[in-house]
Amino acid sequence: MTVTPPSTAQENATEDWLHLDSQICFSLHAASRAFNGVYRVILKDLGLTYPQYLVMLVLWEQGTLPVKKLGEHLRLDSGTLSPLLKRLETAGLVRRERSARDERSVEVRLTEEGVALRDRALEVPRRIVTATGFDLAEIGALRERLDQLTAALDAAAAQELPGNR
Amino acid sequence: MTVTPPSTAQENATEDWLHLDSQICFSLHAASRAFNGVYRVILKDLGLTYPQYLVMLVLWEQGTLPVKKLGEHLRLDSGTLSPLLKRLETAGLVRRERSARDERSVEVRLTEEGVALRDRALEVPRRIVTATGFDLAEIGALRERLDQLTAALDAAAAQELPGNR
DNA sequence: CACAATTCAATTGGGCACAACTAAATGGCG
DNA sequence: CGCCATTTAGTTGTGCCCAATTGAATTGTG
Repeated sequence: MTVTPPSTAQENATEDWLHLDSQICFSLHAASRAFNGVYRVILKDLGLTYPQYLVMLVLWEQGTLPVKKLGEHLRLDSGTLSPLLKRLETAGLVRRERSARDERSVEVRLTEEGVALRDRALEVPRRIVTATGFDLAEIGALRERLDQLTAALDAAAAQELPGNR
Repeated sequence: MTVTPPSTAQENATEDWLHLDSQICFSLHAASRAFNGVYRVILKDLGLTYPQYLVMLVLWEQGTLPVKKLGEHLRLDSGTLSPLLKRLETAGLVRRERSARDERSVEVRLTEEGVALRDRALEVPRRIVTATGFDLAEIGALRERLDQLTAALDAAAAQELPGNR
């Protein structure tokens, strides 16, 4: 295999951690992509990608929003949203208009077509939940767990970056 | 808000599902990117991205492998792996050589530098586990959950695609 | 042996994520 | 008022993910 120095108990513990780490990061990476894959299949009928669907969910729920607010809901910046929104506009689902009050801001508004798409999207969640094979309680518990994880990771990243150690 | 027909009990249930769905997909998407962010910070010292780190983990554990096998371990295809491996080769961490036995196959082998990098990578898992704020048992449980989810989602995607319904 | 089907890696093209930068508008402060 | 820091979108560049295609090598079958 690979070259390793003769092991002490301490070093073995480190190796074990490496194993466990590899499992959790593989698992999360794989789960994320598996989810993405199922959404891809189900959303193909609607002509949406997964991230585009997330944007539409926010707009269906919140109505017209500036790009900034949209980014806060989704934790995405303009580098991701600008081209994505341009594609949604080309598809005729949203319009983008400079705010009159603040010329820096761009309001994203659903078109009639965009609003209408919601009806066809209503069946998506049922199909997704079915695909997971989990019941609602299990999904809720997992969601809670993931949110905890995200909060902890965000906090850690914030700490790691400035001090870099 | 958005235009919706007057609600029946059935329709309200559908709306509730839409909500729940939005929560689970947001959560997973966010967790995946949060993890990515922490790895990005921690791996910067090693000059690796998160997917490159996953590739190195497999090579450290399995030794020399053809691209095909690497892809099976990581569930990635050549479209993703070919350019990624080219970058690892440019970085001097791996070599790619056509197999003598089967000229179609390309063997990916760690260089001495690639092997040596493992020592510096040993501290990564500890820092990641710390960043999650979870203990080992919790991480194990979550990993198991995510693997269940991935298996179910893969099965569902396989079913959805052929019949497309 | 010859030919068709399969396997494997690479490439192309579309889309997402993020860092770094630009440019315009706004707001605060001397 | 005039200037500067901040805010907001957009652009550019790098890397990843996947679908579809290409091309070479191999395998199976008549």
